Amino acid sequence: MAVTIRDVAKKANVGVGTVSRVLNNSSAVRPETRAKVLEVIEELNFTPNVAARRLSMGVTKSIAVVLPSLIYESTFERIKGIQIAADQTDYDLVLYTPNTIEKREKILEQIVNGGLSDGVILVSFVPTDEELAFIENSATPIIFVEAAIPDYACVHVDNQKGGYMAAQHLIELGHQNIGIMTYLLGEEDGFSPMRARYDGFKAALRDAGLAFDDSKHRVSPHMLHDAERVAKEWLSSHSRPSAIFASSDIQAIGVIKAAKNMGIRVPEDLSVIGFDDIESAHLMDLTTIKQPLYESGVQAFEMLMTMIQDPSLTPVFSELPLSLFIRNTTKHI
Amino acid sequence: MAVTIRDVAKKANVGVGTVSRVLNNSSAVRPETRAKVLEVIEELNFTPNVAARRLSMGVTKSIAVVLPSLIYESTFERIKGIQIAADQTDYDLVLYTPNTIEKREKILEQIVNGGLSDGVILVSFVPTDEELAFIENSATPIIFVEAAIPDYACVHVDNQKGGYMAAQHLIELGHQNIGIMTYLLGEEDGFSPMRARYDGFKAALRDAGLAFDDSKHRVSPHMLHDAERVAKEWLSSHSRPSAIFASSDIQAIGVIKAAKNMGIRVPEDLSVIGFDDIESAHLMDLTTIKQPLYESGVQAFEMLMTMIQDPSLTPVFSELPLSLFIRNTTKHI
DNA sequence: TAATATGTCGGAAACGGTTCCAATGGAGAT
DNA sequence: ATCTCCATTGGAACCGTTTCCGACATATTA
Repeated sequence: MAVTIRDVAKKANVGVGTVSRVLNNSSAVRPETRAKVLEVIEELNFTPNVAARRLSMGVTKSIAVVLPSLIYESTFERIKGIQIAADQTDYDLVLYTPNTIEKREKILEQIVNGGLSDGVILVSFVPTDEELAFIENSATPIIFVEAAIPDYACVHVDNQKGGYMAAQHLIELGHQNIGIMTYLLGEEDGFSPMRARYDGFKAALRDAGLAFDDSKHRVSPHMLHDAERVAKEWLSSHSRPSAIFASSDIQAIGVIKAAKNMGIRVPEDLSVIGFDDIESAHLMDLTTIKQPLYESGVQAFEMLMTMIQDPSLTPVFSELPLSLFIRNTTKHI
Repeated sequence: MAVTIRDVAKKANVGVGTVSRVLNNSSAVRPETRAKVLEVIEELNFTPNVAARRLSMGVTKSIAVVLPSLIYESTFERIKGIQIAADQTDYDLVLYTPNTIEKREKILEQIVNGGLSDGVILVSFVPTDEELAFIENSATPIIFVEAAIPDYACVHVDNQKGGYMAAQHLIELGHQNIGIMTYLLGEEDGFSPMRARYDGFKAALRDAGLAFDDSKHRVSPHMLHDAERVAKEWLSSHSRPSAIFASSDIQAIGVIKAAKNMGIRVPEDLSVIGFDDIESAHLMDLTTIKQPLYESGVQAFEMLMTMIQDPSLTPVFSELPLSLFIRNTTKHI
């Protein structure tokens, strides 16, 4: 039904090989022949079939981007970076958000054995031991973003240090009663950024000789409304902290919203520091630990390209810098 | 090199047809045969090749999403909707941001003739006449989001009405000196949302008997810094407006930032209304005209699915509702 | 003039699936 | 015992490219 390379060949009185050669403007084709073929292609409105080309070449010219979900602004900023970097190349981006065990398994299979894409960027994807074993001898290059997996290419950040920096900033401002809000902490997984930030935070308090116990820790999803709700309850307690480190900017903004609604002034009555430096942090004048989200996407994509070009390279472990951005939500006590 | 269906067939002592049947758990295969094949598949770690399957089935199970760029938060909210809807299906999402004429042409060709995907969502894509003619007899279903293209399936919004609503709100608050900030207006293109909003805005002023001239119109990209810069210059003029309609929330936020920096209070000294209702609008307490961005994505995807299932359907023209969200950046004069 | 090199080109084979058609064997009917 | 029928299966053909190999014509060299 669709017009194929054979139709073109027939009409142009050449062989299919020749058509293919002008298509890939490779090899030597006589200028007149090329012109004639091009003419027929134009006339027949021929476009090479993508799937056939991929099968025959064993290359997809596409990169799979596996994400936890699209609902987080931070994830989005990473994608932006990935997209911008991809734009410089002829690779397509295919998005996956495997939100069930089955989908995780399926996508991993297709990546490793199914020739789904020429490379994979796993964002905030913490593999189980089983998954890790499965991935182990994948023929297609894989890179982790926001995860530090030994022996794999990773673009990440020292989250523990980030937690430490955040706490340190609050301590330097004279705060003694400091709280922390995180998402659920995986008990024993060493890869989770949340846990690392939490650990760093605690270490800073310890180093400063400040007391800390679970009463100063609250858990909330990285969603505005949840954080706001949790903060509302928290801030109404008598022993409420004078400063809060939220493990993501969205949580921090939720805390600020709750505070404002309760007549608690930020930063006069309550200091709040976030983590990530998403664009909203900028809009809201939020003090935060900036991690280079956008750059992480760019770098991951570029590293992946070099891995595709030379699969024999040993995987690079890239640590991006964190920095404290003091804006308008933290203040000396 | 990779293990194929033939390897499996040989090892399981069956024909390739049988393996394929097991894979697609179709037709009747004797339970014992199925078990044996499944066992060998497991043993050999076989995963069907994606490209081969696509070629032979003539179906890609993927949807192309064509976007102007990823830098706009509003676009992102649409993608979120698309992604969530896609999650309910077994279709993959492939992202394209053709930022040059050549890339536009190439992607359109691959869509129409190349079997790139089973369906296409064109977001904020205003086709030229030439492109329209090319698309005309595309075999693969196409849907436009944020564009009203006659005879095509579209998910859109009455931007003119939106502009009217915004102006009307400001007029009702007693403002007489009302300014507007838009992005570049295409002179004669009837599809551009920007122009429609501008036209609606002017119509409302006219209907209210209010004067308007180009001195009350400023142009800026939909970027925070640009809008802020333009607003700074604008607001320092003596005849500065008492209210501003910005054609996107990001522009509105830029205006607010500039005002705050200049000591102009919002909304006391200056009312600002935006358009879109992106999440930042919520965070910033911005009065705005909400368009259902997320829903537009969901709806577009779902409409596309029905088009794929039955290509004979006449294209649906879906107009989503606009609504005024009064928050904290507009005030009676 | 004969032998060899070079530039083009045609077309078969391969990529790895799916699908259709013919073949086989056993159950049931007569 | 013979004939149908049906469930199950094997395998060839096909999807639309690319690529490799051999063929041919012409140019070059001895």
